[in-house]
Amino acid sequence: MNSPSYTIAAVERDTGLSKDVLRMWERRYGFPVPERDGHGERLYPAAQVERLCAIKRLMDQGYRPGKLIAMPVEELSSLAPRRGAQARTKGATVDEPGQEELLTLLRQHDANGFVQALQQQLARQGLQRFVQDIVAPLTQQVGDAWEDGNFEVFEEHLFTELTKRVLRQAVASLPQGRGSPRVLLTSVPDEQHMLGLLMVEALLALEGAECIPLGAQMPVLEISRAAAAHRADIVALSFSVAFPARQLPKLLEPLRAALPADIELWVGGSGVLRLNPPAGVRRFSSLDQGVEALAAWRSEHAG
Amino acid sequence: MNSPSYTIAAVERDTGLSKDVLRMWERRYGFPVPERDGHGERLYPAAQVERLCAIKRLMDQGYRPGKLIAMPVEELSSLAPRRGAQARTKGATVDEPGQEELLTLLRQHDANGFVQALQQQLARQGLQRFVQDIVAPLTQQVGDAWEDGNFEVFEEHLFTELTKRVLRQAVASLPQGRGSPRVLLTSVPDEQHMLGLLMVEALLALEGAECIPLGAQMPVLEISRAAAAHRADIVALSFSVAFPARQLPKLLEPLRAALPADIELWVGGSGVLRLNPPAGVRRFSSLDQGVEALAAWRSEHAG
DNA sequence: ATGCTCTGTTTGTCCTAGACAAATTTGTGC
DNA sequence: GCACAAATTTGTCTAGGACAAACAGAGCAT
Repeated sequence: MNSPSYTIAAVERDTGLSKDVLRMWERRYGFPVPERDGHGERLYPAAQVERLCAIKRLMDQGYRPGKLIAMPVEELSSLAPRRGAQARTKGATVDEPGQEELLTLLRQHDANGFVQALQQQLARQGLQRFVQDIVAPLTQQVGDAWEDGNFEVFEEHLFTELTKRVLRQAVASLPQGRGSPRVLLTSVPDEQHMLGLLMVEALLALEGAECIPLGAQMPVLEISRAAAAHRADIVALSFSVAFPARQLPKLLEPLRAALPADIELWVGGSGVLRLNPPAGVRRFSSLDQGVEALAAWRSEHAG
Repeated sequence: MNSPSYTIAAVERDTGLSKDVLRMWERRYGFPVPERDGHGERLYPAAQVERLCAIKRLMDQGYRPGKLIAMPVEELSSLAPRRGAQARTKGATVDEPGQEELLTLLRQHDANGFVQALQQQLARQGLQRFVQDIVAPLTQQVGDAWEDGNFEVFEEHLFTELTKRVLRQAVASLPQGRGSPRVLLTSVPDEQHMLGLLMVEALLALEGAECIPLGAQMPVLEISRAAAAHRADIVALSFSVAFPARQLPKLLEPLRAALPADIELWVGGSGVLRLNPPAGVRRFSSLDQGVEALAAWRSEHAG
């Protein structure tokens, strides 16, 4: 029962730290220091992988690696919130009544209870308010809790999966006609979060737009081909906080150039909040703006 | 209107070829030969990226890079099937009546029509036969068509997204009680395909098992924690053909070791067909086997 | 005190170039 | 025609160096 070892590829897969970063840290900070196999290749003991996971999680909360690696083991006690402690308390004030109950169900791993509670809220409030007043803040809170280390990875996954189901079900029950405009919804590679996309789809479909959901992770070159094939009027992309902000302009400019000028390009999600959008790209910082923009598009193209 | 350039990171993102491979090819085969920016960093012209995409697609069909890179431009004409031309004709013989219609709707990008046709089949056949006779072969055919270059990436994405919706909706409509056994369904990082997982879930849920869907891409270390938290009896993982087969044993062994011995570990999907499963890991090569294994589990744990 | 710019440090990504092993193809003997 | 050995192809790993973008803190202005 000796503890298993991980190759550098396995560590990259499990921690999300790139091979380059793992080698760099070893060179620069002296951690991790993996063993070597017969061919000089790194073999990371499980203990070091666990510590790397802990470090990564704290980094995602805003700590810097230099500090974390220097710390002995009482990092675990510094699980405290860091980035956005103020935003969190602000968020707590606009708490909906059902919010706390839903979070509690998640923490108890009660999948059935959570889905039922969600569906109850949906039935009570209607889709639009459900999305704006329940799902959006809940997603925010789960994200915050995860950043604070108050949520396990698998709890967040369960939340995402179950919420996606309820939303998709609600969208599917809407009358699906040949609406206008035709909105193509997707995300770029490296961006797998779909909840925001689904929320937008729900709101736009409610307003009678025809949504073409392509799922996540569409290669950039494919997006323009898809837009042409589906005769889309608008291409809508979603970016989560996790998306590397520096890559955004370099990604959006070629895409904008590849799309015909008469197809609008909309981007939204918490990943674009700080973005200065390139010419011809419309940035949304809230769900409401999407609905407004839809109305504006219609009056513009009324002819 | 000069054509945009891509950094090596962007090319990796869009083509799926790793930075290491891109540099290696340049060194070894003399293609691609990107320009350099002021700091000596690679800048790939759009034309080279397009060609790389074409090469990658043919590689996924079984061609080898050395040949493809040598070819001038008439690679495009060699779009023909290669790997599994025999499997394809074999598959075509067991064609269901609705199959061809569904594929046609996809090729016409008729999202609404496709969903309606799917739901019609579901209503007509019932969930079990719908999964086994419609969704499973259709997935196979779409995969084959994609390998042959007869499907665009975005057409495959649309298929996946719409089919997931119909399946999830069907699963959601099943009575959700406290069933037994409790089955935790997920996939490992680098494995994002969820359709297989959903098919299994549909079949198991039909039989009254309690499924805990955690979505895709769960870090290996988290899977065992999730299994404990949800008091799972069985952990079921899905692997698509695209998953690198060599990494499988190295991935499954630590996971098996980390899981308590009384929790079974089931793996399935076309990615494990050639796998010799490690001790304590059960491999499934068809959907039926899953249902059988469920019955076997129950009689074993009848006490 | 709050907001700004400027500078120094931190940190990730990119670079070159060599080595080797796993997978595949090819060649050989039966 | 089939099994096994040899040669090829191909991807991933290793090493250390370089540099720019992001961040933190100092100094100055409001």
